[in-house]
Amino acid sequence: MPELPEVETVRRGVRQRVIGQRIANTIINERRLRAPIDSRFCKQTRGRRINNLRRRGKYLIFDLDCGAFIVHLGMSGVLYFSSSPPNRNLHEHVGFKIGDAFLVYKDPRRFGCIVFCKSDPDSHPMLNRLGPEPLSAKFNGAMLRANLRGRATPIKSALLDGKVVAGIGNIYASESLHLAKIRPQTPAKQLSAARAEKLAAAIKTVLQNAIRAGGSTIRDFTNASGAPGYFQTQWKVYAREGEKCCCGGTIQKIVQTARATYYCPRCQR
DNA sequence: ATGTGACCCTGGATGC
DNA sequence: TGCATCCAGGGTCACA
Repeated sequence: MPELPEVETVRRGVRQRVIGQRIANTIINERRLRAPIDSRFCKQTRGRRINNLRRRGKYLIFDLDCGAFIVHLGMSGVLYFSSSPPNRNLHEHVGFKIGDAFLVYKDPRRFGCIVFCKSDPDSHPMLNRLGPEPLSAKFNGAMLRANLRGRATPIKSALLDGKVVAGIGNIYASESLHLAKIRPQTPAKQLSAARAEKLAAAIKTVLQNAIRAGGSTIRDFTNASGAPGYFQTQWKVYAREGEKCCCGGTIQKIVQTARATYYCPRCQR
């Protein structure tokens, strides 16, 4: 499941094959996602032209010539092209017929969602409270620190809150804190201006490197062409409990708000 | 308002 | 081999 780099990898792979194309048909095998797909969704998307494919945090936004729809990949979602219609036995819940191929939405755990918006998807409740895009120019230490103000929760937990910064998930939260040499238990509001600046820069670096590697492939994440990502080979701490950190320390695993956190107690202070 | 845990669901890994 | 248990990239909700 995809965090920002995986969603961006999907977007880049799908984008050139959908922009300017029409959805000849929309096939739904399974409506029961995080929220059920609306019964009008086929009709709302059939025959529509895709004008743009954008990303906001972990959400993909398909702008149509009439309306738009938002796709979230949840924990296990993927979007890829297939020559065959979606197969319900493979958890391929939705297929968009585009040209001779099908853009298929597959999500075994069904934690994702697909929502049609008549107008302005950015004002949809799923998107309108999201914090800044971490790769945007305006995201910096000052903005991060402002969004952490008054929050006693550990910095790691705060980074998973999309209102603080959009698109950071469990892997990249641990990796960013490691690069910034910040201990994940640090109360968010205690981050100094200098450390907030360091963390904002680390977040950008980690996400950009992950996108460059095509994201991280844990189980079955692939890009739109079916190729895996390779960033998991660059993880410094995530899923490396007991291994040596590059500083010589030993990587530890702790649990914070029911999610695993990996860090090095020697270089992260 | 903020923080925490439960929950939604399936499949893969692990251990007995 | 078979079964039970645990764990997983996310987001929302109820409750303290």
